[in-house]
Order: sequence, then structure tokens, then C-alpha cells
Amino acid sequence: MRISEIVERSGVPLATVKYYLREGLLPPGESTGATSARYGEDHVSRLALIRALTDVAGLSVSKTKVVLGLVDSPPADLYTTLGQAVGALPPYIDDDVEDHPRARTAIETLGWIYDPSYPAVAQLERALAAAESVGMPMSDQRLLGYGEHVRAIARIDITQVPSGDAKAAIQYAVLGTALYEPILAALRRLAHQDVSSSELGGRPGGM
Amino acid sequence: MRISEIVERSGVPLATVKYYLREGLLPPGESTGATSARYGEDHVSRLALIRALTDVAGLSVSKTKVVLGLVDSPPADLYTTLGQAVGALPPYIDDDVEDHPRARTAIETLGWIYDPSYPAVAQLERALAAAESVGMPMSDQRLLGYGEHVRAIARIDITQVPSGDAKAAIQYAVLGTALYEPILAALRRLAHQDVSSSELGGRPGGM
DNA sequence: TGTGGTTGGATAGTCATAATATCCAGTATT
DNA sequence: AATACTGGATATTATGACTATCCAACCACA
Repeated sequence: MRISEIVERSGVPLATVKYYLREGLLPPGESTGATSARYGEDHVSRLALIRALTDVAGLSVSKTKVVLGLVDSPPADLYTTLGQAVGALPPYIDDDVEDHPRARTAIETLGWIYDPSYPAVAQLERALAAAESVGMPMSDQRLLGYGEHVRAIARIDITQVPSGDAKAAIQYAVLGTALYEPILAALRRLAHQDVSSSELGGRPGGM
Repeated sequence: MRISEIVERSGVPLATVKYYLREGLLPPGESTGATSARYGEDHVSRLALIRALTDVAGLSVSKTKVVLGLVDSPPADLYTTLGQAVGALPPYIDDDVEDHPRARTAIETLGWIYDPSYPAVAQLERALAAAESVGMPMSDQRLLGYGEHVRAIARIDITQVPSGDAKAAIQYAVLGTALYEPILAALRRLAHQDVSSSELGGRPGGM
């Protein structure tokens, strides 16, 4: 199909499609002459993926390019690839520091196995420091509660990853980490309503 | 203290402090003449709060202003205020649509009490639609699993809200929603590592 | 074979956000 | 009185994500 059909099917403006092409988020079509190229079904779905990553997961265009590169051709095993993908997810941290005291303590309190160089450790450090700086430090009690349930959620995630095909597993893991996160955030906000109204009575509300 | 001391204590550049003052994120100091004003301890902590909201929770400066306004003087009850705050949290949706089929179905599957006009409903709709559009729709099984544990997390959140003082409760709820979210996201990313290494063996990794 | 609408490719322009920088006249401090 | 600092106003920059224009080469149809 021509580029105009891609535009029509995806709803993304032509100028923007060209921009993604230029930035290398979208692979070029198969050239059929100096002024024409053919695109396929995969270009349409790639466009949907780009919009999901940028609009919903909140990635910048350049980070989206990184994630798409990992999904297209994972450079290594699941562990390494997922680590790189997590580093491309917001919040972006320019982390030269090698010490993450709050995160270390928290993860050790939970008794989890972890790799101190994993980007999520720095992300946790920053988030804990932010909460602390506004006078809402995380208590051990709360941490343990969160940890238990977050771990249960992670177990659900992992059981869904297709086994066998390594590439499919990596794609699923990378996209699942990025795209289910906003779902969890929205569910938590909604759960605050349900809990407060069904356990404390009154109309929906509260936290 | 003078403005220069605020700058020194907070680490935020002078030009930026003036910018926040101009934008109304930071209240003006107590004027003590045409070219001087005194600032207090609360200005320093307000600055920390601004940075936490913008850098960690990912709010724009204008949404931060909205949230700070709610925290300063909640216009109404906890329910209404929290609803407005949730609407100021990313992802920002310009929602005119009144129909959220995926979100409705999901919340009804969970059996939760909810208000269809709550911003988180639209946020959930978008997130579910995004996952679906890339070929990773949320299964009922996964939804029920997520729901159970997210609800448990929400119950922890609510037991921490100070009761009695309504204003303190609102502040805690608004900030807790925004600032604990990145903590949960980071913990989930880390839990993927722990689960895959401790239950599947091998070194940390996988999802 | 003409001819009007597309196309790819290149380049330039726009818009919003979030700072940063500069200027200035008027103090505060010494 | 001299110097440094202040508030307030205004101007400038940097970045990101598009959006718009141009143009020569086509291609498809009449």
C-alpha cells in the first residue's frame, strides 16, 4: 500500500509519519522507483506501537527508538535486554552515582535478589528520596506490604511470558513492563475509591 | 532568610526560583521594603515539593500549580479534591468522550464501586486500548489477579491516611497518590528480577 | 501522449515548555 | 559613601515534537 493509505488507516498525519521515518522509528518502505515505495500491514501496527509507547507509556521519541530497536533485534539475553529497556523507561535518570542507600536498604528489607546496577534501583532511590524530602518517608511496614503484593503482580506477569521462543519472550517482557504500568497506576487510583467507599461507607472517594 | 539563602539551601538556581515565583508555584516572600523580602523554612520545603512533583511524579509546571493549589486549600471534600488531583496527574487525557467500554467492563469484572466520571476511568481506558492495539490485550485472568493485589495496596494506602484532620488527610492522599506511584513502578521492575531468579533459577533477570 | 495528483526526500518553520539570562533602579550593609 | 544584593520586568535560549513547504520525479488514467 502507499503512504497515503498508511496515513488513512492509522490516523497519524502524513508529516508525522515522515518524521518517524526520518527518525528511524518506522522502517522505510520497499522502494519501487524514485518516487514510490510500498508499505505493509506491519507498518500500520508499528505505528500503533509507537503511539502506545509515546502517548501512553510516556516515552520520548528517542527512547521509543531505543525500545523498538531492542524489540526488533534483542542484542542479548532476556536479562540484559530488559535491563536496557527499563533504562529507557521514564523517569529518566542520569545516574553516575553508584550508591543508592535508600533503595539498597529497601530491597534488602524485602529480601529480594537484585542487581545493584539495574536501572530500576536508581529509579527507586529517586522515588524514595522524593517521598522523604516532602516529609512522607516510606515506612518499613508499608514497604513490606507493597513488596508482598507487587511481587505477586510480578509473578502474574512472568507466568504470562511465552516460554520457548526467546525473541517473543523478550518482546513480551519489554512491552509488558512498559504498557501494563499505566494500567496498574489507573487501577490503583480506582481501587482507592472502591476501598474507601466499600469499607468506610459513603459515596466513592477517599484514598 | 533572603532569597540567596533559599537558593543555597535548595540547590535550585536563582533564575528558576524567580520563575517559580512568577508562575505562582512558590508564594511570594514577606515584603520588607521595595527591594527585599523574607522567606521562611516553608519556602525551602515547598521547593522540594515542587521538584518532587515535577521531576519524580512527572507533572508539568502548570499541573504542579494545580496540585499545589489543591494541597494548599482543598476546595471541597476528599473525594472531589482527589478527583481533581488525579486529573492533574499524567497521563494527561483530553477527554470529551463519555464512553469507556474497556474500562467499564474491566471495573465491572472486578466488581468495584466506581464513578464513571472519575479521571482514572479515562486513563484506564486509554491504557487498556493501547495494550490491545499492540496485540497484548489484558486477559480477565490477569485483570483479576492485578485487581486483587492492587486493591490490597490501596487498602494499605488508606490505612495510612491520617484521620481526623480533613486537610491533612487530603494533603496526604493527593501527595501519596502522586509520589508513591513511581515507587510502585520501580518495585515492580525489581520484583520481575527477584521472581525470575528465585523461582526460575539462574542469575537475576527475566520478567 | 498529455496531465493532474502523488510520492519521496530535503529543508524550513512552528509551537509549547521550562528554564536562563540580563537589566535596572533601589536599597541594605558596612 | 561604596559595594553587593534584591525584586521585578523583560528578553533569550534550548529542547522536543511535530508541521508545513518545495520540488522534481513519477504513475495512472483519459
